[in-house]
Amino acid sequence: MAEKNKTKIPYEKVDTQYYSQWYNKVIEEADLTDKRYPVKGMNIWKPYGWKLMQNIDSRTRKHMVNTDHEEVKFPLLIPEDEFQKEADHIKGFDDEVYWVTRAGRNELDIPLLLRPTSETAMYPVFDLWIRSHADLPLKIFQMVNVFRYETKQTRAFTRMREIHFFEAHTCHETGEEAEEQIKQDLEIMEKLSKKLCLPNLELKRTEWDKFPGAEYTVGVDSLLPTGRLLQIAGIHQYKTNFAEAYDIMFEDIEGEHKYVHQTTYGMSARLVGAIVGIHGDEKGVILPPAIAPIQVRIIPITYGDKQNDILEYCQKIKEKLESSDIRTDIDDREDVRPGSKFYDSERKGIPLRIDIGSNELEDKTLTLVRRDTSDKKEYQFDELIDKVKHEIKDMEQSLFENAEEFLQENIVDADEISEIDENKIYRIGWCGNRGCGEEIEETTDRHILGTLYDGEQYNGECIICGNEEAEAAYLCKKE
RNA sequence: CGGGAUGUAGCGCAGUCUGGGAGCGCACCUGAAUGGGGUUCAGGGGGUCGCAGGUUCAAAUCCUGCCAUCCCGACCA
Repeated sequence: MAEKNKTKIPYEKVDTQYYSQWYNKVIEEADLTDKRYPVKGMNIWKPYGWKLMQNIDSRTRKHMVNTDHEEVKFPLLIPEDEFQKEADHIKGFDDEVYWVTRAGRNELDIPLLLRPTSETAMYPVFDLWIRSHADLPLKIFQMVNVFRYETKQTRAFTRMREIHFFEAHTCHETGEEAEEQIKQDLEIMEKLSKKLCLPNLELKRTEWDKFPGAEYTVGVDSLLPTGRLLQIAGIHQYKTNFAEAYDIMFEDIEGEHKYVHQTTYGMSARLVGAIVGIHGDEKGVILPPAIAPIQVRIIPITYGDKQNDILEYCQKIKEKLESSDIRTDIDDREDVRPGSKFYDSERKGIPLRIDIGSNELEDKTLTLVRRDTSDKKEYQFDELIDKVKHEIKDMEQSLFENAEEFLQENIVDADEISEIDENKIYRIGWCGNRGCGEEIEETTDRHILGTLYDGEQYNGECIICGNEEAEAAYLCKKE
């Protein structure tokens, strides 16, 4: 028995150091990423991990296309002068851009930067694309890598210097239309969260925490087992801030020239980090069925004289599942014992496993095992599709609900600063003034993530100044 | 970007203090037996000791610089 080399790091929910060890171990064992690339904050997507990311992207893409967005791909490099047109935006990103200043041995006339996000790449072109109200709304998105030179403490998927990024950009005739767009983005986010099993809070960020250049920002935050919030999406209302800087105007129906109203919606590989962190256990990662590269793995238990019959039976099951669009594979490696295959399937987070040995072959049954609960059930072959579909649905729901419960359990009300001492989300009263806000952040060493986008009733008073007109603000450490 | 720790075979580590032979476990390869929860035995392959300088007759070991990883801050999606 090779006890000591097994994954035995328990799923520790509080200690960040332990969490970090566990996280790094399971993402490696699940074959999602290789972090040994010799540039800080830039990792390799391994085939299995990349399939997972692409499955997430496909879902996102589908939602975007269904809501009349079109996919584009802008260049990676942005000229310095275009980057510098919106003052707040530059201030927000200036310290973290990578510069390209040389080509071969020659200095470039105009330094180029690697996009940290694509506003400044796209908006000069929007000015060319948009002439009249007939060109609006303009709704596009792209999935690209962006670069941000920030934070010494990088982490796979959640804090990278090269980020796999989704960004949707829209232009509208009116502020109302732009507001509608934000509501639509949040609806998409909700649908996506269900499938990714990532319950979250949609919080309108504070003035000092909004996206650089935005009028306001809605952050979408999920709670990690460590009790820290991880932002998994950002939805921004730009109003005409960028339009004014980039001169993006249209002629309306009366012949008047007006600035467009803009929004953006961004997500990243953080979704993967959140899934790993929130759903993983002591055996490794657990992938939500909707996006798992392999949804069902069949494990033949072949020995003795029935090997071929068993393999044939497995193949039959695989074909039947695939005809119902269920992603399936067979672990038919020889010389690897079933026990190892079980562990392998678990480490990769494959939602469902089907064990087929001589018993199942004889009785025309199958043994179905769930990754999240380890429940093992025996079914008739005829029930295959129904049962697998049912378990997939049930697992999806149960992953989401468990995470939702964890999130809700960890939101606690605090009336006094002194009550704020655990790794939880605190709901506090806040008058909305920056002075009080900053005092809250400084004394508690936490961030105000904002107030619920949908709003909520709150009867308490500001935790600092006692003003009775306070709103409920959410306070937590950020990942 | 400030503080701390670490870097030796694919992974996990010993060896570094006190300079002289590069080792252990797992994984991998070959063979046989085994086979429903990480099989066993036998044999075998694999390392620029993170990188670059320096000290020395001699450097994994001592010194300097850099790179990367992990932790605590600051910053961010």
